[in-house]
Amino acid sequence: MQSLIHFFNPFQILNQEAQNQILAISTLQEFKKNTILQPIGHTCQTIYFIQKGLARIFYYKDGHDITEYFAHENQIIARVESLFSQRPSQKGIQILEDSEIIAISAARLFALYDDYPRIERLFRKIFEQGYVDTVNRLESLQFHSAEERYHRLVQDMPDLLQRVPLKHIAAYLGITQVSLSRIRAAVK
Amino acid sequence: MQSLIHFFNPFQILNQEAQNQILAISTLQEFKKNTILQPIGHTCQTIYFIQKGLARIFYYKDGHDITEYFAHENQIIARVESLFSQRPSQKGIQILEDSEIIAISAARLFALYDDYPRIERLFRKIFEQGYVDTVNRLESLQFHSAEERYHRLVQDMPDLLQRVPLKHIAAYLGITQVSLSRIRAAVK
DNA sequence: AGCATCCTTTTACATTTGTTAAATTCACTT
DNA sequence: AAGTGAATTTAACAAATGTAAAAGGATGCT
Repeated sequence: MQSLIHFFNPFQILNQEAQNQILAISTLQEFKKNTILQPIGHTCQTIYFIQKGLARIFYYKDGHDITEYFAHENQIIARVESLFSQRPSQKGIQILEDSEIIAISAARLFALYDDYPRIERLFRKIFEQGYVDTVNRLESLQFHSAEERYHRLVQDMPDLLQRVPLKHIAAYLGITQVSLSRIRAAVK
Repeated sequence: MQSLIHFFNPFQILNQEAQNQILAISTLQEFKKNTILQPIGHTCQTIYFIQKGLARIFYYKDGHDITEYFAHENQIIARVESLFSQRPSQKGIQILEDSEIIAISAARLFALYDDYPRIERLFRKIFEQGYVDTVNRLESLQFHSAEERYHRLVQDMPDLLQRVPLKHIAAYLGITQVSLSRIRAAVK
């Protein structure tokens, strides 16, 4: 699970003991495509790190399947609104490709915070980065056109287009599949 | 500046010494309506707590003035994408009413984190809450109609309508002023 | 009070996006 | 290879939102 430590390093260097403590509450698991990693309605008790593969956070709005977030290799995925409040989430996590995932127990992680301030700091910084990414995404949805958002996504995550059904991409961009098709047709 | 301590309590109780340390790096200031508290292009070095009054985070997109965020009494306001990265922000903060504001030095606060883990924890929790609020707002922009977003805003911050020009409300909702006018006319 | 400025609404028209349904393409299984 | 179902595109029309300009209202200043 060295990939996880590599992911940590730019945020916060941990000594060996702190590293071991985190590894002790983490397990590497494999999941098949389309597995529901966390169902809608459950409270988030696990933070996931994607070593290999792809996953998404999704929910239902008026019967439509909405993708709120994609995460790929070397990214964290968690439903923060449930993780931080420990209340049930209206969102779920689905695996989109056969994946290798490191699962970190949230309860045991939070318990480590008292004895290992560096671990608390590490995750503070990780989630600060997530916060910043979300603010930037908010700005994108607030004042970029659907076409701008699409082109920006192509730049930021070019491989996503090959790996994910377009219906999920459309929902992520906040538009319909038909609208996305039109945007793609206009470019050719 | 007791209002600040009251704001902290639900997140994390601090002992007297930690409270004093924060108060020592905080100053209460008054600002007139329309003051630019932090200009566009500057790096965030201060976290603001609004004791009384109203402020917004704004930026310019294609010459249009966009409001990204409103904050009123007993709320924190800061451009987190600059605060956490210490890079210049393309956003500014403007005072919208004559206000009393407690300014907390970010550099001195971060310096306190090493000696006072409870202070680090306090602000970790404060910003986790901000993160959650932003995720919820993202969801709102991604899949609620402009009309739904307007009605939700009226519910969540009813006094905002009386206190802020509608042009700022419209920009905050991600629509034009004309479009907001239409939505308001339809309800009557 | 009068003037100037800003804010808000309204109108007319253009553009974008949504909706529904059908047609086409693609992937997978047998 | 054929068949099934999912994914994607296309078409036609409806609805929502944007743009630009004009008209009213409100507010503040002198």
